[in-house]
Amino acid sequence: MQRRAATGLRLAGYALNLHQLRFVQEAARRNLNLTETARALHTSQPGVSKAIRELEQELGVDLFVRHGKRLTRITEPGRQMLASVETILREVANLQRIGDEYAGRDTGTLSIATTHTQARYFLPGPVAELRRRYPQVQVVLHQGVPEQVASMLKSEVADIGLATEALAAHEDLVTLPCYEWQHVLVVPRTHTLARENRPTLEQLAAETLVLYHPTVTGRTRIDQAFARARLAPRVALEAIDSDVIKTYVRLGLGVGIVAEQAMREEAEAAGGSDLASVPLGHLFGSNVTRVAFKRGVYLRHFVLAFAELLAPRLNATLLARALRSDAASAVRAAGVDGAGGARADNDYQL
Amino acid sequence: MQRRAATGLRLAGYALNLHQLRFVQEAARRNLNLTETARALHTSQPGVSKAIRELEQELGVDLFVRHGKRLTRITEPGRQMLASVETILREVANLQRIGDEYAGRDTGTLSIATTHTQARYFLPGPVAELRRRYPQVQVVLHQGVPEQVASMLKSEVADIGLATEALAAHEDLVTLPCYEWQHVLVVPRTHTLARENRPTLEQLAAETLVLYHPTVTGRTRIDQAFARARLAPRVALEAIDSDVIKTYVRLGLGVGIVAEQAMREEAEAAGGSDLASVPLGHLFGSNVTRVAFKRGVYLRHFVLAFAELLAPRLNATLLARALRSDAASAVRAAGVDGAGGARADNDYQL
DNA sequence: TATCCTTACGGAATTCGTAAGCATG
DNA sequence: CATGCTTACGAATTCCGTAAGGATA
Repeated sequence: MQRRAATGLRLAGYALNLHQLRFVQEAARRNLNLTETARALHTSQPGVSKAIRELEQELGVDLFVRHGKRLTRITEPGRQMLASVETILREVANLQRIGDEYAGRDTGTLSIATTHTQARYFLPGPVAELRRRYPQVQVVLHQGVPEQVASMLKSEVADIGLATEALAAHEDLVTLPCYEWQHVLVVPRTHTLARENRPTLEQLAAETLVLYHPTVTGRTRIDQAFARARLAPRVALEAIDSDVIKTYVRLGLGVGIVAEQAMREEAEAAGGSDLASVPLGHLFGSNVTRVAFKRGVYLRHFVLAFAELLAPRLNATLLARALRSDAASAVRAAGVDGAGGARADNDYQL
Repeated sequence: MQRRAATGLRLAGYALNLHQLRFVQEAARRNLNLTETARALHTSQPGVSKAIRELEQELGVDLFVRHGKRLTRITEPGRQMLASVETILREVANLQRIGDEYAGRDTGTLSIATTHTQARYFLPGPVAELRRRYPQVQVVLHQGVPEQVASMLKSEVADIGLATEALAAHEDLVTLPCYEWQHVLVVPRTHTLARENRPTLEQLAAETLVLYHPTVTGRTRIDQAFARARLAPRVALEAIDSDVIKTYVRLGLGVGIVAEQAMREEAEAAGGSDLASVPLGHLFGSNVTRVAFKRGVYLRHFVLAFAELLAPRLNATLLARALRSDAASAVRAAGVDGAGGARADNDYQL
């Protein structure tokens, strides 16, 4: 910095560098623990500490409040600056993505974050088709509960997310409807309910049920429906995935309720299956599975192509329109007009 | 780069640095002339050249097309990347602004870009009031035609712009209505038209006119009105500013047409003035002067305060809402869906 | 006492300017 | 041949790791 001052350079405040910003971002994400931050970024802890202090000096304000030698919280300017930092680093990542897009035409990695049901029943077709069209693209599947899907999108671990819940609640994600489904009852083919067209909640409550675990998409709607009818069904077992539920239904533990996608295999099985399914949309309503992206990230063409495979309506033009706006200024604006007021539309209807 | 590769660092592609981006941006703005770019940024030309090449290597694609040793045009990836670069540098500037905002409370510079009429007749009040409230804030006034106002906003030379035309046509500016005005006829008090309430185009065409120069706001509307009526008035003189027009009207060169703001002094003069003015809104319609900001820039509180002085309706909450969205992704999106399609709303009605 | 941030220090790599080389119009 | 980009080179400076210091819970 000595020399620059001497030669009179220092292009309008660019003693700033991207490493400093990366450190600040990571520190914010990791509860202001610089040791952990340094480990995560494969660098030395003193380096992180120094870089942040220099950045603060450069900007003229502290980003973090320090209690002695410990960082305790983010200052108000720090909070506002973090929004800019997120934008900067996101756009830097976009530069790389655009570079990759034009450099190695059809090579790269498609990283998908999704829930079990989607991964098991919905995605196999689209993924296979993508692999056929873009043999050079490596597909990585990250499985988790909807909140994890959201957070993988936010940290740019995943390019595209697919889930039925939680996604629309995030400011910095853009979500679009993908397909609609309902729950179905799963019973052994010989069960009396197998011939029932529109079973009632009372009929179901008379059985022992095999349900999804409460963390799984749609379980809450089932609970609510029973609660509204003042029914308290017996639950034999709660499972994370549909295959487990089906297995226990086969064993006679009770009747199951799963997403309809999970029964499509049985429905299409040549010669029929040992399990029958009965739609339950009239009891539990219908669900919409949504595709989500992080707002502002550049989508390579194979990501767009994949979205279109998920739902033909999700073409490049529509996505471009949906992804247009930016959340960084919204976050800053929230401070100006009193916290809650600024809420950008992040759910696009078709 | 050797060493980083050796120690295994290179935090996920951040060999990138902000100087490279600044160089690229400036080169794009200066017709790909690196010599000029280097001069503008107070650095050496070989440095710029090298930095850009390194950036291209880093990103894996060329940003510029070279004919031998000369840069001729921007490549498609280059065009898309420039949008990201603009965003990055804008947010870096915002970091500085936020720092200034919190560091030196009420000090700083308010840079206003505007046209003559605004600077001369409308701004003196608000500027004086701002100086009274924020004595530490230095006010800089940049005068130009509307297109220059727009370009000063874009290059962040000015924080706020004020003009009656051209601003709304720019993607990356946000404009809001400030006040409405009409043209007025200026005649010596003794002139017969001084007692006319609603002069007609024919009456005006019978006189010799003293008008604004065609580059000045509103002149086109006057020409169009006469053209529609198939009248070709005689024009004695075309001037850039209202004071000149008034002067020549006093000299008896003809009758003048100016913006109503320019006659307010005369209307309020104690003991009357030697000039009379007659509203011409019924002939030339009304005009709306607009305030504009560059989309996405952080506005310091005294900028917001100044906007509110220009029009009380332009309060911080409204501005925060208007400034929320971002154009960078829109520019990129334009490529995806075929150039013209993506047009973000940049004019906000109250 | 264990965790965690800051300061100190030194070697290595990068940065950036000057000077020379060479292609275009 | 004038303009303008690139390559070459070397000295100053920044960078970044290790090691030691000091504060908190």
